[in-house]
Amino acid sequence: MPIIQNQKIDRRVSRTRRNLQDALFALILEKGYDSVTVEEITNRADLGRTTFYLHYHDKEDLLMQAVRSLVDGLMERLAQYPLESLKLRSQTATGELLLPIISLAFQHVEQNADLYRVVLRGEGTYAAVRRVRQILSQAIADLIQHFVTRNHVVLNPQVPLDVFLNSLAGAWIGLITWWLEEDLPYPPEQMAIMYQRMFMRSTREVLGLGTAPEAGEEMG
Amino acid sequence: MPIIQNQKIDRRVSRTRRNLQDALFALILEKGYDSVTVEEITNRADLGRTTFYLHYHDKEDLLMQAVRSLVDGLMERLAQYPLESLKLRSQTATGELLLPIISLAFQHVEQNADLYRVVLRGEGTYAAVRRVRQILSQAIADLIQHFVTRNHVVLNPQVPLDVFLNSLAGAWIGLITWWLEEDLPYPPEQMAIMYQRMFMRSTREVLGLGTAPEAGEEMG
DNA sequence: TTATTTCTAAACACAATGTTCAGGAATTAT
DNA sequence: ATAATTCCTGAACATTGTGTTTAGAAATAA
Repeated sequence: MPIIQNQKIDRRVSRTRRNLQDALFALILEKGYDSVTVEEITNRADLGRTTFYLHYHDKEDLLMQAVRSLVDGLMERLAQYPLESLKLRSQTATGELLLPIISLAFQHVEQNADLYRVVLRGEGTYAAVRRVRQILSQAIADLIQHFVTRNHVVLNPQVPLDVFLNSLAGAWIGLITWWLEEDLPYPPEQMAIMYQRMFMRSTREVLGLGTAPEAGEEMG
Repeated sequence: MPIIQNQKIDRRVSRTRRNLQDALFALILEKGYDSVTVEEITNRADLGRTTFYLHYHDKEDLLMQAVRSLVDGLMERLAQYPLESLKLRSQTATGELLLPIISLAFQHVEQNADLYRVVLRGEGTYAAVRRVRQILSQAIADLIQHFVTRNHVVLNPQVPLDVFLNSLAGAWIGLITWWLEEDLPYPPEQMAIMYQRMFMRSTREVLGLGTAPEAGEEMG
């Protein structure tokens, strides 16, 4: 069912939901997901406990709705990158391959820092982290696919693509986890550059992009 | 207090603890940490519910004791690698730098697959994953440190070392997560080789090890 | 064997969950 | 503004899980 946001939502409803959500995040970051009770959430949000159950079935329900919108936001963010711009040729192009999309991802993290903190702590549900990793892997895979078909490059992967994508996504997650724990000491653009600096050569090598038929050059 | 395992442990005790632990892991993997109750654990372990509280204070207490011994095991495993063997010189040495220690880590994962599955799902506590990442980062840092001092090499990192270590550890975690989810499709040694193949050049580059004073060669 | 330790079931107080209901309050529609 | 609608509220309730205490049965160690 394609739910379109036609009906105006009652002010009270959106207010209530937002307050509950904020209260939950704050409490999770304060004392951990498990020990947060529904009553604490509603107290913090200045609402009756009954009201909670009017909107959500669970503590987890509330969290999952927030996570879902986060994840949707990340996907949209990554999807909005114009893949057509990847007409560049092998070497330099491969170096630049990851930068823009990674940059978008880091920006998204900065804009939703608290929620990412909660998700990456695995609070509530493992499904969330897993989903984030999947999304990033998929986005990178799409990017590579587009690049390959557009430039008629031959892929000669040194390790299974799955292995590489999951490692790369894992590296990203490890990096943003550190970044969030250190309270964002660098701007997202610089984080993206560092990520690129660390892994661009790996990417090029592991994918075997050095052996493009037309370019015909060896690496180095 | 230096607890030495002098006193023999009553058979019933070790049996009980092992059964409770196994029951918890099985149940977590079946239905997720949160929804597992103490009664379910003791039923599965064929023990009275009271017995549980004779040994552990909590569901979390039980899990944490298991995690602690896992983590200790990993540390021991990594520490037992003879760092003195790192007398090799720059290029080739850097390439081989990570392989043995990473191989040990993959073997440890294989031998404790179920527990790693539980930990990496972030079930129960985020502290565990965090701890694993820290341990790996530290182990790699130690390794690099030893290598640098022993070979009088100059380090010229292209990104902050923290950033690099956390990314590398994240990549490893992403990789073993995939590996466990896919039910260990490759042997640990091969996983280590793939890891090395993906990241050895990054490591060398990012650390700036190409510019060793004695060797004096450029990369490539 | 005897002495010790461990397991057990039953009972208990307590905390949190999730639901129902009637009426009061805020918001929207007319 | 007034009416109609929707939402919030507190109180009460059954239910489930927690963590503790007891006295006695059972396994293990000496």
